[in-house]
Amino acid sequence: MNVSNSNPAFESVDGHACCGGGTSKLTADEAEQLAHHLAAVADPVRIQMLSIIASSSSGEVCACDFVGPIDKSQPTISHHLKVLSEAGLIEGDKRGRWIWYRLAAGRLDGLMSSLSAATR
Amino acid sequence: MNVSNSNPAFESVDGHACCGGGTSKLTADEAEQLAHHLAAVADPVRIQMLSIIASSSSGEVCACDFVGPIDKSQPTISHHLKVLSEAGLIEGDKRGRWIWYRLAAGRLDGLMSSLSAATR
DNA sequence: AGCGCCTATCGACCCTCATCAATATGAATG
DNA sequence: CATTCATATTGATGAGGGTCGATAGGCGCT
Repeated sequence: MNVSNSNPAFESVDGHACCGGGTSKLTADEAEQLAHHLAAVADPVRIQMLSIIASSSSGEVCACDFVGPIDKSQPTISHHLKVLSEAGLIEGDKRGRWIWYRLAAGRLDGLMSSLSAATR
Repeated sequence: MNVSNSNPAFESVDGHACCGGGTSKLTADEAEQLAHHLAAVADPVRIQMLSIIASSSSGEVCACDFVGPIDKSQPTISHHLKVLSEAGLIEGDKRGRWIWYRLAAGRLDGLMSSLSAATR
């Protein structure tokens, strides 16, 4: 057990050893924004979607290509594509009858950078 | 609109231009795991918690230090600390009456690495 | 022993969200 | 123009999770 190394800098005059200054580098609004974007990724179906797009040789994937590997109904697939799209993580091109999706360049990395900056 | 540049490599014999091979680098279970860990971070309160711990000079923060900056009740704070703890993102030391929390080294970076590996 | 403080657990409520069946939209094809 | 196919939207349902008040457990202090 590591009960040693208590920091004497936290000792206050009345002997109260904590509850001094808990300060975040994020406002509540910024935390909300970050959480909202992260929530777009924090779903097993949507992670699989990102992975499928990323592992495509052309970098693009037709919407119908998700229906096979992912065991969900077509409306559900469509719903998750919309969530990812509105979060700015993917972009879709309508070409004829089909819609081709690709990863939005740097969006995922930018999200991770924001998280990294907030916890450093 | 960019309706040009359609990839002829996707053209199949019967004229069907897609729905060929959507393959993920992740199994459904792996995606579930990743999503579960990401969900632990995808909450405004928990992001603020991580930020507060990270911005502490000693790297440790007493549990009661969250109650002030975060406008939530004590049971709610306790609940979120448990979620972060069970996700392995933070670790707590009970010292006397207080519990000191610190970031679990490399856990957040490891999570982002996993996400990065899945989408590359 | 008794009291006060910090933290965790319990129970309940409410709201968000993932899911699907049914239907609509929109584009190509005959 | 009717049909067929790909995708989106709608509406309903059920599960999960964030929130809080009340309460319990632990630890130090007198």
